Amino acid sequence: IAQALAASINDPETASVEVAGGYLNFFLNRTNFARDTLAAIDGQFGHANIGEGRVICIDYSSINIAKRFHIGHLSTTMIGHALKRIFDALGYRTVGINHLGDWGTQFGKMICAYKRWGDAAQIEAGGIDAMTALYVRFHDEAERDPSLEDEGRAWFKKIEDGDPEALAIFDWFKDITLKDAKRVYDKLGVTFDHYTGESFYNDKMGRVIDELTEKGLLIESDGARVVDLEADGMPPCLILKRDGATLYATRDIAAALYRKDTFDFFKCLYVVAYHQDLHFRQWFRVVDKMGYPWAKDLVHVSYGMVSYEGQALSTRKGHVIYLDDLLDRSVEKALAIIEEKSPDLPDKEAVARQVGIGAIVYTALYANRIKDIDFWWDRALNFDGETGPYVQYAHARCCSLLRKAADAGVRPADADSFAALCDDEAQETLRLLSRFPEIVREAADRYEPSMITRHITRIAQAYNKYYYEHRILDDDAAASAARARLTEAVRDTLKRGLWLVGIDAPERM
RNA sequence: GCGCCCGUAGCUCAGCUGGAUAGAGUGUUUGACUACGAAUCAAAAGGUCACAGGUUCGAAUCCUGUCGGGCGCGCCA
Repeated sequence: IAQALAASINDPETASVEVAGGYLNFFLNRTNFARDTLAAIDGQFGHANIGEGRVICIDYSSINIAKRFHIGHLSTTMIGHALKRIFDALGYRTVGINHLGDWGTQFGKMICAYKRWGDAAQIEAGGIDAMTALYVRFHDEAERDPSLEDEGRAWFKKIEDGDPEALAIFDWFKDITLKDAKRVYDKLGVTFDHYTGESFYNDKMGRVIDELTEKGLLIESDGARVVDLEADGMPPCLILKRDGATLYATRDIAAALYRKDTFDFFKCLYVVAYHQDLHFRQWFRVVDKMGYPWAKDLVHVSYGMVSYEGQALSTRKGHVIYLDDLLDRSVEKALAIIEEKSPDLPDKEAVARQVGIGAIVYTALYANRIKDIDFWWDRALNFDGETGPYVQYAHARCCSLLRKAADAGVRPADADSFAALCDDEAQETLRLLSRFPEIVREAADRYEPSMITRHITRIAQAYNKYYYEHRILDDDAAASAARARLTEAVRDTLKRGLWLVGIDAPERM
C-alpha cells in the first residue's frame, strides 16, 4: 500500500517520497521551503486575527495589601502577562485585571496593630516592611492575648461600615502597597487594565445573594448559607457566614457576574496556584447552577507551588525571597558579566537590567506551569544553557551579523535565490521557524506560555549550530543575501517570541 | 478517609490528540576562540519512562490497581 501511495503522489512541493517499512517519508523541495518560510516572517510573525471581536479577561498577579512582592507572586504575574500578550497577538481584546486582595479580617488586624504599636512616621519611612513588621507583631501578641483577635475583627467591621478613620488608614496602607508593587511591575514591564480588587465588589454582593435565593440554591447549614454540591461530588460552597458576612467565593461570583456584564468575555482566566483548585471548581459550578451558560468559559489557569530550598515560603517566618532582591542580584550579575566580556558596550546598566530580569522571567516561564518550583539562588542566577540570556545572546548575535552585512552592502531584502539554504542546519532552523505561528496558537489553547519559551530556545539552538557550521557573509553575494535573510528571520522570530513571554531583546549585550 | 495534581538521565525539564533508535539543558570527562560575538559550539558517558496488570499490530503517552510525593477538604483568602 505504501509503495502504491508513494508512486501516486505528484506534488510540486514534494521533492520525493520514500517508502520506509510501513511509513511514507516526504522530502520537501528545500529551496522552495526556504523561500516560502522566509516570505512569511516579519516583526509581527505569529500574529493572527482568530480572536477578532472576542474579549479575554485575565485575572493575574492579584496581590494582597500590606505584603511585599516576593517570588511566590512571580508565576501568576508572568504567566498572566504572557497570556495577555499571546492573546493580543492572536487578535483578541484582552482585559488584564489585578484582583487585589484588599478585603478581609487581616486588614482589621493590621489597623489594630498600627493603632497600638505603630505611628505614621514609622510607616512612611519603613513602607511595606514596617507594615509587615506590625503584622508579624500582631500574630505574636495575639498568641498571648487572644482578645486582640476580637479587636482586629472590630476594626474590620469599621472598614465595612465605612468608618472614616478606619478607611483612611486602610486606603493609606493600600496606597503604600500599590506604590511598592508598581515599582516591581515597572521593572518587569507588566501592566494591568484594572486594579479592581475584592473591596470593589463590596456593594455588588446583594445581587449574588438575591439570585441564589430566588433560584432556590441557597440553603441553611449550621447557621451558614451554602450551595449544596453533593451531586457534583464536592463539599458545599459557602456563601454567607453565620454572621451574614460574605466569603471569598461570594466575591468571586460577584466579580464574574460584573465582568460578564461589563466585558462580555469569551473566556475569563484566573491565573491562580493549584491549591485553590477546589475553590474554583466549586464556584464555577455554582455559576453553572445559577443558569449561566458562560460558566464553561471560566478557566482556572493553575500553576505549581513555589518553595525556597525545600521549605514553604512564609512572610511571617521570614523564609522568603523578595522579588526586588532577586532582580537586583540578577542585574548585578549581568552587569559583572558585561564588564568582563563587553566592557565597551554602550548603556551597560540598561542592558544589564534587560538581561538580568530576562533571566528571571525566562526561568518562571520555562517549565509547564503545573510544575512546582523550588527556588535555589545558584539555579536562578545561571545564565548558561537553556536560559533567557542564551536566547537573548542568539538574538544579539543576529543583530551583530546584520550590522556587518549592512556594512558590506549585503541586503537581506535582496535575497531571491535560496539554494544556499539547503543544508541540514539551515533547513532545521527554517523548520522550527515555520512552526512558530502554530506554537503561539497552541500556547494560547493550552494557556501555556512555556511552549513559546521552549520553542524560541530550540530556534536559538538550531541557529547557533548553523552559525558554527556555515559562514554567513562571504564572496558569493546571492548566497550571502539568502543567509542574511535567514539571520533576519531568526532575529525577528526570537524578538517576537521573547516579547510574547515578556522578555526584552537587547541588540547588543 | 475523600478529592485534585505530579512521578521520564545524578539534578532541572521536553516528549501535543498512541507510531520509527525516548530528547534538551545542567553536572562530570574531553575538544574548539590569528574569519562573521566562546553568555557559544562539538564529542563521550548517563534512562527497568515509579511498579504491576490491561487495551492495541504498536504504549512514556490510553484504562485499572499499587507505591511514592505535592496540594486541598465549612464559616481565612
